[in-house]
Amino acid sequence: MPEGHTLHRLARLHHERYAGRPVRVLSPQGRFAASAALLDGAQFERAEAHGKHLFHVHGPDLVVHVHLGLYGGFTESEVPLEEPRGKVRMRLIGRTHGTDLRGPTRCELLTDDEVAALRERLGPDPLRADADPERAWQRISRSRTSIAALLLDQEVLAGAGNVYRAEVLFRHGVAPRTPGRDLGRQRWELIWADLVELMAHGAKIGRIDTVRPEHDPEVTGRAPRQDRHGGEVYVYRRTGQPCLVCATPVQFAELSGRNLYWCPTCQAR
DNA sequence: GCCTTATGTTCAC
DNA sequence: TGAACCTAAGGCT
Repeated sequence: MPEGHTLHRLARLHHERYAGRPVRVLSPQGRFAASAALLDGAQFERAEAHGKHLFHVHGPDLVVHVHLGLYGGFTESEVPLEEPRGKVRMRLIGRTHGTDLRGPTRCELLTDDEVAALRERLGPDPLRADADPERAWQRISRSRTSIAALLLDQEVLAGAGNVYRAEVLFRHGVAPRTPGRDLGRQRWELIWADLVELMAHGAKIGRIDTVRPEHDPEVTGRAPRQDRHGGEVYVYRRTGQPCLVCATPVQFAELSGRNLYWCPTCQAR
């Protein structure tokens, strides 16, 4: 679940639930207990996301930074809440709803300076209005590293994960191992614009859908399919299955420890 | 029920 | 490059 669109969706939800009112902050598991005690009962000012990082601003130098990692997650329910199930790192309780956080890679209290330093290291986020895609292009256009690896580098581009990487490269017919410096500025601008649109759509509907209407299996007559991540995709996790456009079997390889999927025919460039 | 896997990152070697 | 982090779902028996 946790690519950038998920975190932006959570930021919106948490903002709607808690912003502008006092909130209870607990750590039933204990690992966040000391920080939770400092926040408990104070105002929740706002929530925002940058890439895959989520920030709960409770006040000056009182910012909870959450990174879900591979399998962290939030669950929500209405008050009154039941006893925590499993290891709940952080529990927020507002007027109408409560939110539990389990299994995050990071859940920590940061000062404003620490947040600024962290965000300084992140590349532009397609889901943020203040993003500057030129900054990413400066890195990409000077790099011999593959565009596939660069798209996952959060210092180059913040928020894209393995699904968006595979899908956006497919949609633009780009071979994953193309060096960044060979991508071309125009193609980069198209990829960025596409990420802005795809990820905004993902944040809105809560899943990753990347297949254009004309390639929808329902329309083309191919058997309908849905990956277990819940959306409709061209190549992600479709190893060996026919490409939705040209029927070539989808290829798989491991690249820097991450799973990579592509169509060797559609992505020959 | 047990095993594998995962949309991620950091750290040790 | 590999392990660790530590959760849930899916596939298998």
